[in-house]
Amino acid sequence: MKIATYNVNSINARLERVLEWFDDAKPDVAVLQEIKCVDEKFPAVEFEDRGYNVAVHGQKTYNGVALLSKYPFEEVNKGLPGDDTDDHARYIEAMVFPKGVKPVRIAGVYVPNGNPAPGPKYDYKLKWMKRLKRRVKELLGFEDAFVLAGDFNVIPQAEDVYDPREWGADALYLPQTRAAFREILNLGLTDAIRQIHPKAVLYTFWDYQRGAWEKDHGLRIDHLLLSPQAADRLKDAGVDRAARGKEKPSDHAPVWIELK
DNA sequence: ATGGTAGAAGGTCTA
Repeated sequence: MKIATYNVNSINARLERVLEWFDDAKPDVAVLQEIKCVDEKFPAVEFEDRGYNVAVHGQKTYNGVALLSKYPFEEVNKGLPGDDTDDHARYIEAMVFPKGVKPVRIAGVYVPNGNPAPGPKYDYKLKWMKRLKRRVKELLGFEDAFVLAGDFNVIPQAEDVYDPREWGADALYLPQTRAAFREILNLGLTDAIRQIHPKAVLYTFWDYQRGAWEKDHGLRIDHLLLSPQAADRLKDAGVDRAARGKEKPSDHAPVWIELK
């Protein structure tokens, strides 16, 4: 089964591009970030017509995540637990039941950007990542195949950015940010892209500004992290870089894995 | 040091 993550930067502004990618890549399950609309404005019919079940955790103007699956799912949770005052729509989770193989739990995340750092937005990012760690710990306790996928707004290593010197003070690359990401990984998750492509330069985001795409000034910030039970089933992983080169693209490319 | 682009809004804010 194929599982993908795609930060679409507005599902309605991007609908044609996104549907084109779905028709081409045919993911069984996908999590989307930055849909930038409330639930009622999500174009569910277009996905239902293609055989997807749809769960949306939307928000006006900012953020917003969705989970689409050709297989039935249950136990949908919207919103990251651990802070009742946090009203950002950045987390969605469900248990997916594929035909013929064991179920897979999928969580879709849109981790706060955190810039400018230091400051309140950076504090929010670090707190949010701590809460995510707690949730992941709980989910790993169930010992099922679990995929944590999304836009983490974290550049894990120097090789994941075109020029680490230019990103030294950025919230996506600060040592504290990478440490928080490592803490989550070190609970026992596997970075799928690095498992399949240990050395490759594989960016997933190119800024709209400063000709970043043309110069290949990219970052690897969209990730699929696997529980041991999911990692055992990993067959392949990749980035659909071509999506970023089309007309009116998202600034992110889709990232996908293939599981047994 | 600044501003460059994009999207939702119809204010600037976020990225």
